[in-house]
Amino acid sequence: MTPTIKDVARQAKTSKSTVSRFLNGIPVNKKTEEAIIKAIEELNYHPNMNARRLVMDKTQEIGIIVDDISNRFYSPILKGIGEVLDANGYSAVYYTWNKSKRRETDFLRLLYEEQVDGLIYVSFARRDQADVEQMREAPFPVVLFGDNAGVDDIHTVDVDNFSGIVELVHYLYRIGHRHIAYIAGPDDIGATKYRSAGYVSAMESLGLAMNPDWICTSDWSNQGGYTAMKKLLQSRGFTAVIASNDESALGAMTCLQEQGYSIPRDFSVVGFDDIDIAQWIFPALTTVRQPFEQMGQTAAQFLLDCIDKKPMDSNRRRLLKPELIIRNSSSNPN
Amino acid sequence: MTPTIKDVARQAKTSKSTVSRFLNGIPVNKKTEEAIIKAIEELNYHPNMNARRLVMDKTQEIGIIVDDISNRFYSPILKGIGEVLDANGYSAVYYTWNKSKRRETDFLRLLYEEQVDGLIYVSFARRDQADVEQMREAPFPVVLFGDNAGVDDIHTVDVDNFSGIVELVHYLYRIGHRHIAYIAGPDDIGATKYRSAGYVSAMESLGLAMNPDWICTSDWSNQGGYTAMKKLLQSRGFTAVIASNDESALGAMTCLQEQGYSIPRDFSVVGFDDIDIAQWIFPALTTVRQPFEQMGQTAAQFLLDCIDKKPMDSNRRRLLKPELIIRNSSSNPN
DNA sequence: ACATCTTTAATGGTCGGTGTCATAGTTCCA
DNA sequence: TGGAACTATGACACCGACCATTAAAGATGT
Repeated sequence: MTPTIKDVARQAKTSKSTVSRFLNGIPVNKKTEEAIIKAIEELNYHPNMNARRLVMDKTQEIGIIVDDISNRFYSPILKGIGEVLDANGYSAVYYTWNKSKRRETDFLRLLYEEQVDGLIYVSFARRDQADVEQMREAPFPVVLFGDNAGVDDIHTVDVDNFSGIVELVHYLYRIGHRHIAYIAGPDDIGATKYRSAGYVSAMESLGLAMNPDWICTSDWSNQGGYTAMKKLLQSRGFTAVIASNDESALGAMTCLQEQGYSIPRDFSVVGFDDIDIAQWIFPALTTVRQPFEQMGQTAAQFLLDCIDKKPMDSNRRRLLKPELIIRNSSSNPN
Repeated sequence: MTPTIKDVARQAKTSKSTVSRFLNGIPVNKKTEEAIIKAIEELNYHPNMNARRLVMDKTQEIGIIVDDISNRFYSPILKGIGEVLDANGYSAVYYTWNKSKRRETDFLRLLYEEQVDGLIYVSFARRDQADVEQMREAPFPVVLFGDNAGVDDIHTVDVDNFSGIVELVHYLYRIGHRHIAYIAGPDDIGATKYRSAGYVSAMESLGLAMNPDWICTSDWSNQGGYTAMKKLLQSRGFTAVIASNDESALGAMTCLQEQGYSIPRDFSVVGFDDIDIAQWIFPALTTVRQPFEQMGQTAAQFLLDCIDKKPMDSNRRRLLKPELIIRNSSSNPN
């Protein structure tokens, strides 16, 4: 039988209230303190969190729902979240998508039961407005990543997709490119909207022509980028390709290399995300870095602020600036 | 105030024991059942897990300690674990390493407090025997990955590193290579031991010479593989390089390509792990696939078996077979 | 109709903590 | 020295669920 606070009290010849007081940092008599410490040591006592949480109003626990943990972006995000939670004495319960058709709402139910103090929903996938509404109605604060699906009084953290692509276009323009193709992302993801808008806006503001044949859609997979590149190559005249994510960029590069083109001599290729192997492919990929770890930290801090009902800036959406990373897959056009 | 079982009972004009019985699947009167369902619906009632766990001996919760969540291997492992836990009605509490010098034992303490039913320790890093002993003494079963650090009555799940490398050597031999260099991993990791032993054993059994200049050590990073390759190139005569992990293989390939060599024409390069981008680099990497997701599933099932005290096979170590994946970075030598 | 058996409902104790409150013990100053 | 003020302490109710025990109601048999 695992020892309880009562056992400690008996062993230290005092009452459980005194032990409880000691455990919570309220000063007690020097001699009893020593006796308590000794008893805890001897019995290898550990307080029962479930009992504590039952009587306190806060659980010091937050829920995290991840829609697909094999997505490589999620690791640094979870790391960032973990750091902040840990530093603030919170722990996390995770729920991960599984193949079966469980829905967000199922997980929400579990989190209700868990009595968590808050929820971070980690997903960049298509977002259903009804699900987001559900989350807004939860009895605890919720922070989610990416788009807010039109629900405006929910807290979101996102990278500034728009300005990331704008930076890429400006950079390519600066080094001499005037004919820039674009591989867009899947329509149903929020980030696609912002990134494509960034492309259009930057091209227009620089007075560059946008040939419709130079714009293609990918599903953001390697294969998608490969296929899109193949289609782009049916028309000619462009000197650079912006892929709206790194995986597509990799696929596009593979396609070009298979056709015997050299990068960046024949085409400059740039991506978006800065996935970890971007610097280790050949040639190393010029891209825009998403500050994933920082995004995780921001989300966690955001949530903790909500839980503590800190006087918050009215802004419910926190956008983090991406960073242009120049490598060898881009250069002056000939 | 969140509703309790008592509120449901009052609303449904019955007693809390009846509601409890209904919640636990014990049949009750048809009419009261309907009243209870209606009351639960109306009040939006969710049972309080903390209260339930306090009185039951099992928490239906298992702890997961991850030493570095940014390691890309961990995603599929965690996914596999999650699937099995979820299918069995368990949830998970995660603790992740942070920069500060927290130790395993700190997390163990937290899990004691959490009253978890078991622990999965996800780490392939150097393992301290004392820490492993600590885990063995925990009041709940523990499963860990990789090496058992010499503690033989603890449960471990690992890939068969030895036979993975043996397969690579045999494959290279089969397609004609007789002079095979090897980039070993860091000494203090268990897998290195088995992989290097596999190389030596296979080379010997095939009667192939092992030139000491053809064996080099990397820290398993991209940079480490790059540096190791540079050193290997100081001597000549080999036609193939086995890197003991994919990241090293990538670094080695970058090094060769920078020096103007063509892969696989000049050198065949093969790796170990099958990280997700292995098929999207150019040329696509021949490697040995670790069944990470399956390893996660195995670990979780293993743990659940221990918790249920299922009549277990006496084997405390479960080894999963890796799979040879042949791609374009390897071919016949000229 | 009465006794027996079975199903359903109500009561109260319990888990391991927290927090309130009254009391006993100590200190302080008039 | 006596009363006020203050501390440290232990007794006890309580959080919200489960469950064993008891009580009541309904079904069955002779």
